[in-house]
Amino acid sequence: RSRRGKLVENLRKMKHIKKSSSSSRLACDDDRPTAALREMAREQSLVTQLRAVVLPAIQLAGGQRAEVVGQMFESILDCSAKAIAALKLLRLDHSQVDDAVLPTAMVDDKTRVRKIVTGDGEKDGDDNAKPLRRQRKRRRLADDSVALETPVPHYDGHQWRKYGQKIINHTKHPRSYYKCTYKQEQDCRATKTVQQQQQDDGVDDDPAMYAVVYYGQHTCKPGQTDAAVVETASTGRCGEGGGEELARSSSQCSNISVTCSSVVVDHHQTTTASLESSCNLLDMAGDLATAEVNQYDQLFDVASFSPLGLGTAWEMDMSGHGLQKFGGW
DNA sequence: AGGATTTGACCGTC
DNA sequence: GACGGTCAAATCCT
Repeated sequence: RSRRGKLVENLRKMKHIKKSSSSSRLACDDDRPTAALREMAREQSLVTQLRAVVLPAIQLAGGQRAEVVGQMFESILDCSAKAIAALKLLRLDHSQVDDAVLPTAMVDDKTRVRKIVTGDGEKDGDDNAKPLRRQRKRRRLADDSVALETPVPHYDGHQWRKYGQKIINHTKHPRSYYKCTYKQEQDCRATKTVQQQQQDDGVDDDPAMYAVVYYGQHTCKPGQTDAAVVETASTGRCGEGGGEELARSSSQCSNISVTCSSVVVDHHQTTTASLESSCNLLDMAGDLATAEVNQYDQLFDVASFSPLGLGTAWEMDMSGHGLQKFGGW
């Protein structure tokens, strides 16, 4: 049937992610530091995706384990970041780097002075001047940023708040700017940018990949952010780009996030219980992930999308019975 | 109503 | 002057 075909097609896309992410350009690349950087970026992407799978599950299990595991992931990523910084020093020709994968690294100026000008402050003697705003300094080149490529830019174990979006020259997709949700409460300086990668082969069916660049270290407590991630995921907020637009543009479609056995569905409140039963099965199948639910008359299609590229298609009726798996990759 | 996102303006760097 | 990172008012969403 056509709806099944559509769902299976989505799953194929996820399979493609897995394939493409495992391809290596190392063998045919003469610039070894650059090739090594690409591999390191890929490693960072995989670790980040693994964290997105593991942390929510451990968080629900309770105890101190989640915090320990979270710190271990942080340490692994920190090691990678340092290795990348060292490799960048080895690289002679900076222009050969694929900016889409390893964008120019920048960091906040350490000497940055946030000059907050109040109404009583400096006004340069011009009473008619527009209200003065904080001075902002552009980031300078530095090596403590971490760049990676991922199909799931939002499942990284931290909670972010978007504060801007910008069209970047010669790129198809805008760049989004995020800061840590706990910037105000805990003065966490971590920020990140997310930009959808350009599809260079002209194939629209390829899954969207995103270049994510992290700046600065989180100074907020990991346990608090991890808990927030689980909470965020369970509210059904979906990711950037296509998924988000899909959820807003179609009342027939709900985007849900699965964190172990908990799930909230935006548009089908009455069927939440039955969908929970399906999600339990998804967990048993090892597909802890985001899921997409489509309603067709008296049936639901549920497609789970694992951050690691695993996909499973399910079908169930309105009562939650007759759950059947009919596809997967 | 309150929090999150959008978007035009601002501003530092190149 | 172009570019891009950030701010903050307006708007959207729940």
